[in-house]
Amino acid sequence: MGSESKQQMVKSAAVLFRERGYSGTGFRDVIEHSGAPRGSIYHHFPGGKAELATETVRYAGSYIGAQIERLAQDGDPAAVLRAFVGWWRKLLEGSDFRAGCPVVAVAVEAHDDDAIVAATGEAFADWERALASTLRRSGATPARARRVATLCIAAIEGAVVMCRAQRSTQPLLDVGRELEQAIEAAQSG
Amino acid sequence: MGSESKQQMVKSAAVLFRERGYSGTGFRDVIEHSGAPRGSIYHHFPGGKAELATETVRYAGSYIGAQIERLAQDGDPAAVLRAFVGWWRKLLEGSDFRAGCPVVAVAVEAHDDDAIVAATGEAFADWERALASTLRRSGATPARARRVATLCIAAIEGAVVMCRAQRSTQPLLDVGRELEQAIEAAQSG
DNA sequence: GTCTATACGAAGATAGAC
DNA sequence: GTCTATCTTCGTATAGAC
Repeated sequence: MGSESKQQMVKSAAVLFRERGYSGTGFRDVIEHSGAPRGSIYHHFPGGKAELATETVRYAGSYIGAQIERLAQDGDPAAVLRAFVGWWRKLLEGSDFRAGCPVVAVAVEAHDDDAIVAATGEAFADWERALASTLRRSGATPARARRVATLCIAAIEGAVVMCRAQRSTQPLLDVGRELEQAIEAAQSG
Repeated sequence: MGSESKQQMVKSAAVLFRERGYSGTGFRDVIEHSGAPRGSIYHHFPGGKAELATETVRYAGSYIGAQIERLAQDGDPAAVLRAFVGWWRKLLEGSDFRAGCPVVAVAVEAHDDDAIVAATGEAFADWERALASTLRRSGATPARARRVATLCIAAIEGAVVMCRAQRSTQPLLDVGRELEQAIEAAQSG
């Protein structure tokens, strides 16, 4: 991997992106937050801010994907869902509803950079795959497993945005409850 | 209400926000896109960019809310859902996956302005109320109607983000299909 | 790998004329 | 209501020394 300060910059960018978004976060902020040296920005990221964003999305994407896979190892889909919802709930409450998903933050702003867009798309696809495999293992047909996995990711991401807007975890909890029903239906039907 | 050019600035801001986000859109862009005169910015929006954002969210929120209510007048919840999904699909395809939801765009970036956050929260609440009322009318219990309405809004908004990221309408279509099942279940159970 | 210095444009915002 | 001019800060990015 890269050096220490490069990795630290990526981690800081993820934290800042999820609160202020991509355009709302400058190199200045990333340097201050990470404690990395100013002069090393374009040494580590010759492609500038777009490269930092791409790497940040990849980092956050595989980090969250790893959470899902870890949860999926010792639990049925409903348990994975509950744990995943709990993870987001903790982030929302712990940040006083200031932090959301860094991948979503970048995805809604990246309209003109193909590499960034591709990275966000792959992150979502990763999470979906991980969730779909647990659904298949518990009896859902492959096609249904994929659709319900997409529903879960989409609904939770959407709920996180709504929670920040309404400064409440209610949307996330409501969505989690209804998604459990959908998971149950997919297993038997 | 307000003058002609003010209204035009708000409309342009909505179009630009949904592609580039809040921080990614400058007054410069809004002026150019709307054709409004430069000198009238702070006449119409004494509160500056934050005030423009708040009014833009309110405008987009009530515009989309009106779409839902209009659809709800002559259809059951499933028909409303299908039409709503079709509306987003058209926007995504028509913009080559560059445009998303302006309310979401602002919601993920507004971390420090209470008025903006409140406006995004009210927009989501409006949409949810409109959808929940159709669910109640078709047999769902009030509590379930509210939860399923939240699920629909959250899942569709999340799916729109995923569609942009993957440059495909598949997530939206998959989510729409599964949401129909959830609506059906809420009507009978 | 990291530094300083700096270029250059764009950002939001204000003042005062018309 | 709209104009121009201007202020200040900040943005990304580069050059060249160490």
